[in-house]
Amino acid sequence: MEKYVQLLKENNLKITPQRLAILKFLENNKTHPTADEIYRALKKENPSLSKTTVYNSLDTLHQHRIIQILTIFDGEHRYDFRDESHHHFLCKKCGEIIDLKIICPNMKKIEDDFGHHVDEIYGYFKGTCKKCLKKEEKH
Amino acid sequence: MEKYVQLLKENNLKITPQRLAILKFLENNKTHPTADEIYRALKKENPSLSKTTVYNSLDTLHQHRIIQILTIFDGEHRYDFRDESHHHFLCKKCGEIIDLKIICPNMKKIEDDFGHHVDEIYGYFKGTCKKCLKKEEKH
DNA sequence: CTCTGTGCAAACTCTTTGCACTACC
DNA sequence: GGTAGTGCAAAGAGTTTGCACAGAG
Repeated sequence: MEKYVQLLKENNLKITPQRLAILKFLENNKTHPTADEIYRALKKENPSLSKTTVYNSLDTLHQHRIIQILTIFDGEHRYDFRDESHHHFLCKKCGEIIDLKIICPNMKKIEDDFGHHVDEIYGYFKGTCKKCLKKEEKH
Repeated sequence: MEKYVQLLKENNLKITPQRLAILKFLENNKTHPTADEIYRALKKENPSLSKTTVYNSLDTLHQHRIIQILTIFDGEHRYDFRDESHHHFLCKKCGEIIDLKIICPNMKKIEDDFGHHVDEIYGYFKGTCKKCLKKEEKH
């Protein structure tokens, strides 16, 4: 918990129970939850929590580059700790989002080659996951 | 125009004026337009066009892997001809989406390394574009 | 004490759905 | 003629906004 306090302090953000709960939840649930999933989970422990606060906090944390907002799914955002060392695979059959441990290409290269300053990279891969492929073989 | 007729035929899709207009528009406007931008532009030539048809058509074309749906922007989709030879850079200052001519990593490698079947790849880079960087230097 | 953050309700935007009509093949 | 496609209106989902109150520093 001290870790999250530190993280907020470093970014000159006020330490609130709501923000700490969101950070803790994201760390313990690396399933790329939606804002609503986070809201429903945390509402159990803190019934007065509002969805606005969840959105506000996630937005603030993203602006301070603490978390990533994934737009791999149409229509809803998914959230993840910021971590440039992996990309995301969406299985169009079962809907699961799987981390792909690859780093390619890197920001530096884009900056050198194109002259743009890059501060966020998202790699989205879509298709059919290993598990679903196996299921299909059986038929 | 014959080209688009061919494209639709290959995919067993009916050839309708609406679909031809959308394909033509996407080919001539490589600015990654939104559904609404496409709708407003084509409405001028065909006032009876409905937004539903634009959405339906774009969805059908995407399902037949003719076009890409970009979710680089939160909240709205952007459309582009399918072309795996480039990724996209979003300038958070001016909002422009710029093509990055890079191919990395490829689908085959993901399939070999992870066992998932990949049929779509999206690479999104966000930051400040070359032009906006130059503007900032002047201050 | 001040200003950032929270929470409620309402608004908003983009997209999807249901259904009848149209027109491709 | 039959089915895929179109168009309208309405619903739906997720997110944002305005504003008053609360609480962290």
